[in-house]
Amino acid sequence: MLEEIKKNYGHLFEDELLQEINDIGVIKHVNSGDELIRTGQYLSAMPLLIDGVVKVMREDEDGFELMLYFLEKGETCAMTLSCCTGSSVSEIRAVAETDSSLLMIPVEKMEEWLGKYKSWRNFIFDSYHQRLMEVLATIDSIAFKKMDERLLEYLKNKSKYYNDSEIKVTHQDIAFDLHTSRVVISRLLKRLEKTNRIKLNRNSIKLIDID
Amino acid sequence: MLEEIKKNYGHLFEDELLQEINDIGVIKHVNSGDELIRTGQYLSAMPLLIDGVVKVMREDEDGFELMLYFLEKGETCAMTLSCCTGSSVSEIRAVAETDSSLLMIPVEKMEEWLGKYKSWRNFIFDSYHQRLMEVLATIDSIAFKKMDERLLEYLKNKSKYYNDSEIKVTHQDIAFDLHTSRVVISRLLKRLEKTNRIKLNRNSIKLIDID
DNA sequence: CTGTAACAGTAACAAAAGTTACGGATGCTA
DNA sequence: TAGCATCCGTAACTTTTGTTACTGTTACAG
Repeated sequence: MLEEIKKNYGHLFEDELLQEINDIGVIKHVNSGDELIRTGQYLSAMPLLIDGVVKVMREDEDGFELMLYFLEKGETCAMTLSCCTGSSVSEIRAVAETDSSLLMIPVEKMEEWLGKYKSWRNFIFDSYHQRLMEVLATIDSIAFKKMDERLLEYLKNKSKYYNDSEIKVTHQDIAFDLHTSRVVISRLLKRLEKTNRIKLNRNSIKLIDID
Repeated sequence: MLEEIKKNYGHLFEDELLQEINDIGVIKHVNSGDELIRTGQYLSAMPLLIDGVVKVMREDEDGFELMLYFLEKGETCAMTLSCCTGSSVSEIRAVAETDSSLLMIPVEKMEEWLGKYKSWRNFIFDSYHQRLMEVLATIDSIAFKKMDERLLEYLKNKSKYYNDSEIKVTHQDIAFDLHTSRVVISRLLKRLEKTNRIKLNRNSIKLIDID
């Protein structure tokens, strides 16, 4: 039994299922920046995140992007799942935000386990629930909030996932994730610095007084 | 066996499940405008839509709204489901768009059937998938499109669900659904009329040349 | 028939966000 | 160390969206 499986999923699944996961899952290591899922791609396996952070994005026809949410260890991507079961193509793009380890589970097994293990069913439904909530939070952001609030939220979120008040990111990166322009982000960041909420440095932003 | 159940769900479920639905489900008739689900409400039953159209919305703290999607007969609300299973409160608001009939299924049964019937499981997963796709479409709208495009999309969608190129709606109604102001909608509608895409009348909009 | 409320058109202005352009700072490498 | 690419700050401007205010029209109730 792989130690990582037990550590991240041991409290969720019964031993028999853990054993199946261990026997069938294939570990995949990826580097920061690697593309895990392309928009439009057919998927034959769903990834369980063992370690690292994965960024999930929505793309429009022109290749413009909007970040939806991050995934952490112990989580899986409901989108993938949704596409797997429907045997349709992926509606999202996923990129490794940090070096990460994934456990790949073939679709057939994933479906088989839905009938066989209640704990698996609960896990999958929980995942759906969580992702739906994240997507709704994204909607709240873009529908009800202005760019300055969205930016603050983004910084807080990033800081949380990296567990560091110093965020290593360029203004252009943020602009891509929030689907706006670099100039707008620079402008708003400067305003935040002037009110002493953050400290700006080349390639990094230090959160000072965020809530 | 209720005729409506067989008509809308007969092709999806095996006879045994249909019988259970018939025995356990409670029919509920609601009028246009009735609130079916409040944001923050605890839910103990999930609704299967038998007839009519239901509008699903997202609310922010200040009571501002954004329309997410419509539900039709044969569909159910994944959000409700998500909240039921997680035993958390509703994150959305649902209002009857037209007079509608619902079949209410208690949560316990819904969960029991997940293990018992593959067709039910598939139905629930399909629902999730569909709602997720709708929510993503909403994100596309507000993230990548300008208000004039969103408005057109809204009109097309409404026309589709009512199966009528004449839409009975006030500018203020549209403004609420798209979370903007009446003046903005009036302005854009006027522009659409000037380019002969639509014809405006008091309380109604006739689609002329959409796509 | 009249008063009232809801609805729609429009102007004028304000705020937010997007765009273009340029210049300086930084750091890498040839 | 000279050249080059990336990053960031900022100004000036445009476009889009939001806001306020006022008007005329329509429908309906009394």
